[in-house]
Amino acid sequence: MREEEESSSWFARWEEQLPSPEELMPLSQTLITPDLAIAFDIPVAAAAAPPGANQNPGLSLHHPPASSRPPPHSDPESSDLNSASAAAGGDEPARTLKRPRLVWTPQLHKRFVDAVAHLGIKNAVPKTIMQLMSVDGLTRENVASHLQKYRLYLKRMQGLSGSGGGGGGGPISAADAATDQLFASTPVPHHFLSRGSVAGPEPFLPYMPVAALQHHQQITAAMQQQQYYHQRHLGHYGSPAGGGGFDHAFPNRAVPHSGMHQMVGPAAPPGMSFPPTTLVDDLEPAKRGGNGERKVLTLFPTGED
DNA sequence: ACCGGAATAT
DNA sequence: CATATTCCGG
Repeated sequence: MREEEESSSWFARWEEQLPSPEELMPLSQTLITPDLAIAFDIPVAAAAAPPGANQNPGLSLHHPPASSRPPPHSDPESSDLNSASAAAGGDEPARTLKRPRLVWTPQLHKRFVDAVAHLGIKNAVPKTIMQLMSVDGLTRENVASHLQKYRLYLKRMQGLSGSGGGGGGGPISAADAATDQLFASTPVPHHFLSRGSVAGPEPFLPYMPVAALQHHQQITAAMQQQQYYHQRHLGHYGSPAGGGGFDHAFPNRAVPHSGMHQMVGPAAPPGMSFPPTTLVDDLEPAKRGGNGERKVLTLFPTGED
């Protein structure tokens, strides 16, 4: 039989149609474990994937210099220590490495809110949310912490809703105001407030796993002591309509020169493209002088995002 | 074991 | 000073 011949050709063709590594890149990006990347200090968002590629920096991790776990009591493994430098050795640090500070970006928070909305306040437990978010690197603690804040925010909002007179006695801490702007970026899906209504079958799109690491520039010690970024709460926040409109100010150091000859994909064919992933918004703490306006990249929920 | 809240560190 | 991480309690 000539089956052999046929097989041969078929086989050869198959080989010719080998997909380019770049094509799989966007999808396999999640294969990289965040811990590993962090441990190795690999600029995944800078070197591994070119800016042209669709990154999904929905997750930002702050990279502190070191030291963040001063054991109050004696260390069991006291032994000799200081193996901090051991990490650089090349052993398997992905096991006892401390995770960098996680920065909740509006996008990430958005995903968080979406998950909560889909699950319902009742089932909105850290674990479930975390699993639903599918954000690689996100831990239950992270979500729990944020969830807690989110709840307080909702409660706070509900509490002062309708009470116009107020004024005095409003124990609104500055912290609340700050968190407000963060949560304010995300339009509450449904009335989380109000009664506990079980979230109906919301069309929850399958979130594609996101594992992005973005290390922010090292912060100066002085900055730490003073204030990270975040100007004092503005006396009054105006509507975005006034002047601004859209501001695409992206002071990011990304966007290398045009010397990039590595565009992703074979020209992105129309019709079928990878998830917008977008969220390319880098939550860069743009230092605004006294008059700054919070970015308003929160378009309307066109039903997806 | 997990969630929920408060305390601490950065 | 604000935020995220961490610890404790139910």
